[in-house]
Amino acid sequence: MLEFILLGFLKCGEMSGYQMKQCMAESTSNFFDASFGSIYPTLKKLEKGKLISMRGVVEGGKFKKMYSITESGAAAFMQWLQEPIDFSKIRPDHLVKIFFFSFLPKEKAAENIRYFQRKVEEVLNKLRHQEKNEGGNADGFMLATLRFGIEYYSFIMTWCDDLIKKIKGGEL
Amino acid sequence: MLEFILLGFLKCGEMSGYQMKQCMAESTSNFFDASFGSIYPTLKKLEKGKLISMRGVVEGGKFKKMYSITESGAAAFMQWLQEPIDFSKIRPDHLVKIFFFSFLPKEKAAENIRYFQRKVEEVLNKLRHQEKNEGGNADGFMLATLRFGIEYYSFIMTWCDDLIKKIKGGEL
DNA sequence: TGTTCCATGTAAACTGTTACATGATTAT
DNA sequence: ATAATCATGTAACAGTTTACATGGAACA
Repeated sequence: MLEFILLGFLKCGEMSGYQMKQCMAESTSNFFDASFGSIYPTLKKLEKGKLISMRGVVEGGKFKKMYSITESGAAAFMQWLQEPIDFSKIRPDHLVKIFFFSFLPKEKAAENIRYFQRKVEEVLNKLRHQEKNEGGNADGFMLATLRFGIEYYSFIMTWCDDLIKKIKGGEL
Repeated sequence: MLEFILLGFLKCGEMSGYQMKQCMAESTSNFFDASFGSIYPTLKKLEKGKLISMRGVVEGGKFKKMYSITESGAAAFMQWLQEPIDFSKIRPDHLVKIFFFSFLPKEKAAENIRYFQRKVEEVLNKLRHQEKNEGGNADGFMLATLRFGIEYYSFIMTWCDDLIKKIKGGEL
């Protein structure tokens, strides 16, 4: 996941590892964050795999490693981006791909969000069924966490609806 | 985290590792799940630490390890439960503690949920500020993920409000 | 007789954080 | 002077999943 976020950042231009960390703090940190302890090794791995390239720069006496995305790196990123959005019950992982969806054709973006919605709806229906068939095993707090799930997934559904509307309406 | 969930399950009575996995699938799996590969080693660790005790049982030709919570295990669980609910931006970790909040005095439960709300509000305000001071660096999809965060945290706030109302109203 | 469920366990791999180490520049 | 920020990196640890291995019971 981290590797693709770093590739995505580099799609906007040359950047150092330090800058990527700052970039994440300002944008993706609500749903995905990483420490230097994972960023730097990941950059080395990406460089070894020729998905990014590095040039050393001295700027204001400070040494920097400026990274750029290569052609195969861009291809790998786009391949990842256009694949179905996977749904996680315990993390808003879907936001990672959607964050970069301006790189995707509108049609494909809308299509993938719709397909994602189907997965969410499946889980939502299971939870609703669970709420109905609750035979008194769960206490009030347990039921409240179940309600949390139902309302959270419902929120995701409407958020996706709005997003698709905006895409179709040419707002995005 | 997993160790406390297992302790929490055992507060309701004797159970095998396999049963705990099933229990999780039916209750906490929306916000926390674990595989056998982490459940069994964790149970061994808890047994070694004398927080749980085991007795071997043969039932219908099948061998089972039935675990019970010890006094020090119950104490450790209650200590963990009454501590402030920690807030994670990337996972609904708060639900884990709240799931077991019927073990806490009503006053304490409400107090901890309120304190949790203050943390959520802090992050919410930061996001709102971020949305205001958005200088055009972000495109429509990036802004949509920001909005997701704002609306998600707002939802958590109202969910907590409802929960506190129910506690005060004697519904829980 | 094969498949599914019950039941436990381990090893390898993956992903990530924390804490440390280095060293320069800039602001107080 | 000294603290903060810029900038990179590594080692130890923690938590977890996946894949495998074992074996009995129930069912079709």
